[in-house]
Amino acid sequence: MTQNETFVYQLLCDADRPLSAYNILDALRDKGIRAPLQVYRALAKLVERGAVHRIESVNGFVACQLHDCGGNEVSIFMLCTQCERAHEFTNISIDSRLQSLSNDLGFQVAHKVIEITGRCADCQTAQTAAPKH
Amino acid sequence: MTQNETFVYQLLCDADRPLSAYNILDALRDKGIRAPLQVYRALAKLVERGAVHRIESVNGFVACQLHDCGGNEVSIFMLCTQCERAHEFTNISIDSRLQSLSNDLGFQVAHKVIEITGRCADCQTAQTAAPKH
DNA sequence: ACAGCTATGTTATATTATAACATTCCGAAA
DNA sequence: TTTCGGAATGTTATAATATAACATAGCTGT
Ligand SMILES: [Zn+2]
Ligand SMILES: [Zn+2]
Ligand SMILES: [Zn+2]
Ligand SMILES: [Zn+2]
Repeated sequence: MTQNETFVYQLLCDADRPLSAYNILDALRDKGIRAPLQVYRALAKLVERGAVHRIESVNGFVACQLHDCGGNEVSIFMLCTQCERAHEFTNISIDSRLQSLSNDLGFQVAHKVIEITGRCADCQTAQTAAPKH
Repeated sequence: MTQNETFVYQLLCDADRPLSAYNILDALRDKGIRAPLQVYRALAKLVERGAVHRIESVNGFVACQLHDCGGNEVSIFMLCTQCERAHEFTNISIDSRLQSLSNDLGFQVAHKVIEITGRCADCQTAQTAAPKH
C-alpha cells in the first residue's frame, strides 16, 4: 500500500460514515495531499482491491467492514439518512438469487450494487425517546 | 403532468438508454428548456411519482419500463457497459428477502437500489459473432 | 381585487470527477 | 554503476453533475 493509499484508508477506517473524495481531501491537507486526483487515485486502488467500497447513493466511500467480502458475494449497504452511517452486510441467499436471475437472462455480471436507504434502529429509538415538539 | 415534465418524460420514453440531466437539457433546448434546474425539477417530480427511475451507477435517468412498479417491490436494473442499455426487472423473492433482512435489523426502509453492471446477452453474442482482431 | 399556491425562469455557485502533462522514485537489466 | 522503464506522485485546468437564491408568472378560491 502506497503512502497516499495508507492515509486515505486509515481515514476511512476511523470514520463512522461514508466520506466523499473532497471530505478526504480536506482531512488530509496536512499530510501533503493537495489535489482531488491524489485522493481519487488512492480510492481507485483501494476499491479495486476490495478494501474500500464506493456507495453510489451518496457518492461516498467506506472502508470494508467485513473480512474478505472480496469473495463473490455482493455487499448490501444500509444507509441511515439521519446519522449517515453505513452498515455493510452480505447475504448468500440474496446474492445467489441475483446471480441466477442474471444467468437466466444471459447477463454477464461485473459488479453489483445493493443499497438500502432509510433510518437505522438506533435513530428510530432515539427519536422515539426524545421526540421533537 | 406539467409541460416541462411532459417533455422530459417523452424524451426518456423514446431513449433506449439512461440519459443524464445534461443530455436531457441539450435535447430539449428547442422546447425552451435552458437551465439545468428546469430539468432537475421535472425529474424530481417524475421520480417521486415513480414514472422515472434514477440509476445511481451512471448518474442517469430512465422511464419506468414496467406497469405499476410503484408497488412495494424494488426494481432491479441490469446495466450493460457496452450498449449502455438499462433493463428493469422485479423479483418478489429478492425483494422480500431484502425486506426481511431490514426488518430483522430494525431498519426502516425508505428506498432500495439494486443495480447490476456487466454485459447483456445481445452484446456478448454480437462480440462473439464479430470478434476484434 | 386579493391572498396563497404551484410552476417557471434566471443567474450564480457548489459538488463530484477526470484530462493532460510534468516530475520523482525505485528496482531490474546492461 | 549507469541507464532504462514502470509506478507513483504532483500540478493545473476543466468537465460533469447538482443545488441555492431570488424573481416572475399563472392559476384558484374567496
Ligand atoms: Zn466489504
Ligand atoms: Zn441512524
Ligand atoms: Zn419501474
Ligand atoms: Zn449490451
